[in-house]
Amino acid sequence: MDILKKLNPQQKEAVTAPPGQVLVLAGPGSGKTRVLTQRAAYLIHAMGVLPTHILAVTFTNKAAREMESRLKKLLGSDLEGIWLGTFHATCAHILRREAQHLPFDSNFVIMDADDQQAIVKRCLKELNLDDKLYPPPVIHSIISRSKNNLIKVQDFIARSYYGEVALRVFERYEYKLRASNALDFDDLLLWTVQLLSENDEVRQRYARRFEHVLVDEFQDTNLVQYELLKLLSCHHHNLFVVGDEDQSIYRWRGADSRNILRFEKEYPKALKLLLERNYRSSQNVLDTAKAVINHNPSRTIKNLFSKRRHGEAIVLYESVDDHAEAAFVVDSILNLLNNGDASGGDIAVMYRTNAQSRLLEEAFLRANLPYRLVGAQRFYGRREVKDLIAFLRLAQNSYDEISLLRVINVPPRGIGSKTLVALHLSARRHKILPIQTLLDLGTNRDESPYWKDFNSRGAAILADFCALLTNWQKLSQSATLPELFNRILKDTAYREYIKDDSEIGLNRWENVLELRRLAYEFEYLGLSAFLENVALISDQDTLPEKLDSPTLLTLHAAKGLEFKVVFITGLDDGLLPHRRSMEDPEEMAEERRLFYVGITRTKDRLFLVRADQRSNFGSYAFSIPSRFLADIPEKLLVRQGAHIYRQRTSSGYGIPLRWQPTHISASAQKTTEVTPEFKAGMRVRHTTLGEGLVIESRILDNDEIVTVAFEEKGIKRLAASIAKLEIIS
DNA sequence: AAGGCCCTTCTTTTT
DNA sequence: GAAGGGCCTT
Repeated sequence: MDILKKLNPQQKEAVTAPPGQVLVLAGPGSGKTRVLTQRAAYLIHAMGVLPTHILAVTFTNKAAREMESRLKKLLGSDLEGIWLGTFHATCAHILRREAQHLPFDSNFVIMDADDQQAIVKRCLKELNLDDKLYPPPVIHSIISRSKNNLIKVQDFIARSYYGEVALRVFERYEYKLRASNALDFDDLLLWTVQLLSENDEVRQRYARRFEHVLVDEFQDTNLVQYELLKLLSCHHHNLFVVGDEDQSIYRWRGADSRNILRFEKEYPKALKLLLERNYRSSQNVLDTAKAVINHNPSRTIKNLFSKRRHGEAIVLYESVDDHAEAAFVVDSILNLLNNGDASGGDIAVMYRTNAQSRLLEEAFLRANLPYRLVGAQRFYGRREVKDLIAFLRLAQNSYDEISLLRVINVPPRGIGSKTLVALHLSARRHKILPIQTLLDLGTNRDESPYWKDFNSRGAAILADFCALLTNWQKLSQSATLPELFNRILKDTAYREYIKDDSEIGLNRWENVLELRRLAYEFEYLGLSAFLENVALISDQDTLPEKLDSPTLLTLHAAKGLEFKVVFITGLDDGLLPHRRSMEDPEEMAEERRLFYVGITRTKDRLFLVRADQRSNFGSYAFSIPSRFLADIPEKLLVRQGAHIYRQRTSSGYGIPLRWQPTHISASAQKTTEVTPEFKAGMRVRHTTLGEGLVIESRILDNDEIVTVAFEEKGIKRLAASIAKLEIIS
């Protein structure tokens, strides 16, 4: 096999490892995906393993797609039949096939994060619990954590009063899922594990089938996933996992990088291999990364090395505020592009929180520079998209209570809180589900025993809505997905509902059309495949492909990617590390790994950027440099921006002493000297930009910065001392 | 019943 | 500084 020739000795050893358990600890840029795909290719081509006997699991759809396309290149159609997908998709697949062994129907719906939250909220309400005292996200995380740790509701032990409350919600939550014929993300894994451990026949069938199980990003597995892998590989014992504990950044979601230790302990004969040669980064980048990560205790020390040159120094830019930070990023990118040092697609701008993208986007727009934004647009979170998905879900599964509640009055059809309360009361009185009441009203109209529980207007409207629903259900059996989709749009007059003349309405309608386009793509796969796809696809997966523009993304979303030029912004204490990680050393270590992941995405040039003040809450607040910056050896850095004169102290971890108090008072004094001349709402004239409306004005560094919406030229930010603005009114 | 307005409230990361 | 909730008016 000539493909093996391109591998280094460590990689080759991994790819051609003998059967059994194999643990590959792969540093960033060491060819992890390559090893995984070559391993699959090697098994198929050299070892004669049938593709149908291989299972490859990843965490993200992106990773699965990447692996699939690489394998296609290597194997072409010899790939047919391989099981390749995310943990969640693989489990959903198994559960649908084995639904006859389970307490739900094979056309179950999958509740996404929003739905899960909505269910918790609904449970709290029905239990008369105050959601201020018991915030839905907190309660949900208790439920989710429990499931991730293989603790089902009947095994949940409340250790406090709060736990008691959580348990009551948990019970109701589970009841609702069952009644709705629905599973949440965690259920997909948990039910699969339960099925495989309790049903010998099913377990044997899958375990025999999967001669080889390959796993990506093993450090991100949680206990349920670990158990799942164990069960699926329990016959052939060929479990090949690849991971890097230094890149474990999903602890908050239940990931437990100790699974690596667990693996070594449970399979003492497992082959353990290290991939330490980095093919991606310059030596300077690598040294920076190592300096940062070496502060984390209890990790397998890897000796990453590169045969590349030192390359350019790391730029550390400290700006006066977050606007200047964004401006620096955009200016630098323009320079890189103009000098031909990089093309747009080579560049990434990373940040800790999605909220940070806003200022960056504005700066890109002002510079007329196209960009692509990963995540955050939340296409599937849009109201109109969720509405239509809810209609479709109801067409497939009328027991989906959450979807029913969502759209029962969309577009407004006169079903308000009164009618809804009546519906729930009626259902409760007759000990049936609200949807059953509704269905009966729809079928029997005023013959229905429940009819008299409503005022006649309410009952008639409910029955009419139900008639629509039943119609769609019939259509979902007989018609194609696009036909059903169009019918729903027509029946609900959805277009008229959202499409006013505003830009927002137009935008909403475009989203609907986008979803419809997707429905056409699924014409032959059908409604349930469509719904599963939209539930399990993340917003991170919906990025515009192959546009040669800089990418804006969170550090989390950056994992697995690489770029020639990387900007990591917001390197301030409180942001990175995030303030919510300050208490817990484990969380602090994870913040550090996050920074490490960002650094190691870089091939050539790394820019670390921060700002002295940023708008945290709508108001401005001073910020101090990230404590992680103090760990980078000075010789690797070139300092730029406002504070090149600052003295570094050799103060250790966690004590940010580099702040110059004189600087605060100086700028604070200065700002009081200038009084704003412009106010929001004023009309102003500029010699070249024309007339416009003042949106905002504020004092910054002894000058007044005015934001003006010009009629011709759009929104600009101008310094009053330079721009010579004339006030018209 | 519905829509508008003002109030608060919090902001991490996502399959 | 946005989004959701509550209260008001129509």
